[in-house]
Amino acid sequence: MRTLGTKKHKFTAFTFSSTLTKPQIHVISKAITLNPIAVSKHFRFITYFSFCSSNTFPSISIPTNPIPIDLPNPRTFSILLNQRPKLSPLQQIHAQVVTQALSSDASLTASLIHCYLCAKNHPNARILFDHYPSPSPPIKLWNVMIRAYSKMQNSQEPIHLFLRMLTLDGPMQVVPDEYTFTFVITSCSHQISLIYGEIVHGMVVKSGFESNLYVGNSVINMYSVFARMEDARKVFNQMSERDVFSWTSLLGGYAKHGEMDRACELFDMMPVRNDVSWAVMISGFLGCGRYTEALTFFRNMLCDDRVNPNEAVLVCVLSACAHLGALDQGNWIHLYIDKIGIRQSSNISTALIDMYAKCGRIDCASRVFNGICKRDVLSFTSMISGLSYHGLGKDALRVFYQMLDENVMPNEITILGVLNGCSHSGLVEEGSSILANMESLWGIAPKIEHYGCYIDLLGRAGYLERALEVVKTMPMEPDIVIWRALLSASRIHHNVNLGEQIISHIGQLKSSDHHGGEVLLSNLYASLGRWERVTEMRKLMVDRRSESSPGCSWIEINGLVHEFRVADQLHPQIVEIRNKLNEILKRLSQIGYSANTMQVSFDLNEEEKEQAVAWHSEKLAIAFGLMSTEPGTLIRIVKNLRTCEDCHSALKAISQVYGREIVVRDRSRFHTFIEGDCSCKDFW
DNA sequence: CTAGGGTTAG
Repeated sequence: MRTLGTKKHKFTAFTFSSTLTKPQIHVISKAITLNPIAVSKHFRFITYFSFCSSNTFPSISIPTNPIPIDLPNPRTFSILLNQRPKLSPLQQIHAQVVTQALSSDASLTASLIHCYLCAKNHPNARILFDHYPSPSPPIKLWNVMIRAYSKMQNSQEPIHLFLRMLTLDGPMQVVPDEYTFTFVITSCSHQISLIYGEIVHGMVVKSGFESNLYVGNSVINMYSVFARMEDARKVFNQMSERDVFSWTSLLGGYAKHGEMDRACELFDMMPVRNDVSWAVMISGFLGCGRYTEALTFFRNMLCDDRVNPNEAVLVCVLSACAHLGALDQGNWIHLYIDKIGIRQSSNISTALIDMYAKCGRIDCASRVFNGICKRDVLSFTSMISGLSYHGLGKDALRVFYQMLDENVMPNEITILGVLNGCSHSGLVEEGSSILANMESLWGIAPKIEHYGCYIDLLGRAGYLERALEVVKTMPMEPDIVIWRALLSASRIHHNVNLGEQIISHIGQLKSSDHHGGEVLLSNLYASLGRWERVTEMRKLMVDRRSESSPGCSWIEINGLVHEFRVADQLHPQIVEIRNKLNEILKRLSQIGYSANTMQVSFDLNEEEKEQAVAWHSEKLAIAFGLMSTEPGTLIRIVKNLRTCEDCHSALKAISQVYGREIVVRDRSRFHTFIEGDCSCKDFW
C-alpha cells in the first residue's frame, strides 16, 4: 500500500493480484482525475499484474481468439474500447491502461478520450488530453478534442484549442490537417463566429485544403449558415469535385434565409438528391410559412421511389399540418408512420401530439401521449400547451403535476404552457403560486415571457391594478409585449384610464422597441374613437413598413387546404362564396345579429366599416365550409391572427342558425361554437 | 470527418 495525491487529497493505491474491485476502480479513477501524472508514475513500477478474465468486464464480451488475454497489449485495449464501453467498465480499462504504462500510446489515448466524451462528456477526456505525456499531443488527439467541443453548441472551446495548437513551436509544433479544418469550420458555423470562420477559410486556402471535398463542404455550409450566399456559391463553383453534401449545404443556405425560389431552382438542378435534400426544402417552406407548399413537396417526395421520408421530414410535415389545421392529412401521415414502422421516436410523438392538439383533436393528442412509454420534457410540454389553448387549464395542471411525479424536469417553455393554461381558465391562484415558486422548485428564473403570461392571466381575470403592480415591481424593464398584454386586458375590461396610462408608457420606450405594438395601439385608439391618433399610427406604420401581417384563414375540405385572405379575390369560387356569405349575413340579421365594428381601425363611416369586417378571412372560410360540406358536419377553421369581436359573434350566431359545430383555432386558443355559445366564454 | 427537424408567449 502506498499513498499518493496532493496533501488535500490522499488516496491509497493498491497492488493488484488479478482483478480490480469496484472500490479500487473508484479510488484509482478519482486519483487519475486529481493527479494523473503521479498516478501513472506510480503504476509504472507495479511489476506483477495478470490481466483479468472476462468476469471483470461483465458488460463487454472479450474476444477470445486470436487475442492473448493473459498479457494485455495496446491491441487488446483498443478492441475493448472499440465496443464503446459505458462509464464503469471504461474506468476499469483506463485504470488498466495506466497501470500497463501505456499512457503515451496515441491511438489508445484517442480511443479513451473518445469513449469518455461519449459517456456524457466525462471530464476525464479533457484531463487525458491536457496531461498527455510530452512533447505535445499528436494532431489526431487535437482533432478528437476539437470535434467533441464542436458538437456542443455555443462553446468557444474548439477555437481556443485551435489557436493554442497554432502557437506551439519547435519540437512541440503540430500542423493542422484536413480533419482539423473540417471540425474548426463546422464549429464556426455552430456558434456565431463568422469572423473566425473567414480567418480559418483564409488558412484553408493558403494550405491548399480547399480542394478537399470535406473541407470545401464545411466552408460552403459555414457561409450558408451566415447567409453569405455569394461566398458559398463561389466556393461551390470552384470545387473540382462535388457531392450531395455540397449541393444540400448550398440548398440549405437559400432555404433557411427565405430564398425559396433560388432553392427550388437549385433543387431542380441537383444531380443527386437524398432524404436530407428533401428535408431541407420542406423545412424551408415551413420556416417562411408556406405550409401548403411544404405538403406539396412531401407528396412529390412520396412519388420518388429513390428516397424515403425520414424522421426530420415527418416532423416537418406534421408541423405544417398543425399550422394549417389539416387534420385529414395529419391523420394520413400518422397512419403512414405506423405503417412504415419508424420506431416511435420522441420527436415523432411530440409532433403528433402537437398536430392533433392544433387540429382541434385534443382527444387524439391524449391518446398518442398516453401511448408513449417514456415521456420526456418535450412530449409533456406539447401536451400541456395543447390542453392550455383548448381552455383546459385544470387538465394542463394535472398533466404538469403528473410530469413532476415522473421526475421529468420542466423547462421554461413547459412553465409558459402551464401559465398560459391558467390564463385561459382563470386559475389566478394556481398561476401565481407557480410563478412565485418556479425558481426555488425547478431552478428556472422567471423571464420576461413568464411575466408576460402572468400579467395576461391577471389582466384577463380583471385584476388590472394587480397586473400593473407586477409590471412595476418585476425585476426587468417592461417591453412592448408586456404593455401589449396589459393593453389588451384594459381593452377587454374597457378601462380607458389604464389604456391611456399604458399609451404614455409605450411612448417613453425607445422607438426601436415599438415594433409590433402599433396595431394594438391603433386598435385601442379606434375603440376610444380617437381617429386623429389612429390615422397618425397608420401613417407611422406605413412609413416604417411594419404593416401587420394580413389576416389569413385556412379550411381543409376533402384533404385539400383552402386559403383565404381578407377581401380575398384569389379563390376560384370566390363569387359563389361571396354570394353565400351575403345570404348567411342576411339570415343572421333575422335573429338579431348586427355587425360589431368596434375593432375596425380605419376612420370609415359605419357602412364602410360593416363591409370591412364582412370580408374578414374567417367569414369567407366559414361560407366556403358551409357550402362545401354536408349539413350537420363539423367545420374546422384555422386563423393566423386573433378572431375579432364581430367574427366571434357571427360564428356564435352561425352555429345556432345552421346547427353546426364550428371549431376555430386563432392565434391564442381554440373556440368551439355550439348552438350559439363559445367554449371560451367570451374571454380570449 | 461534411448537410436537415419540433414544443411557447404577443
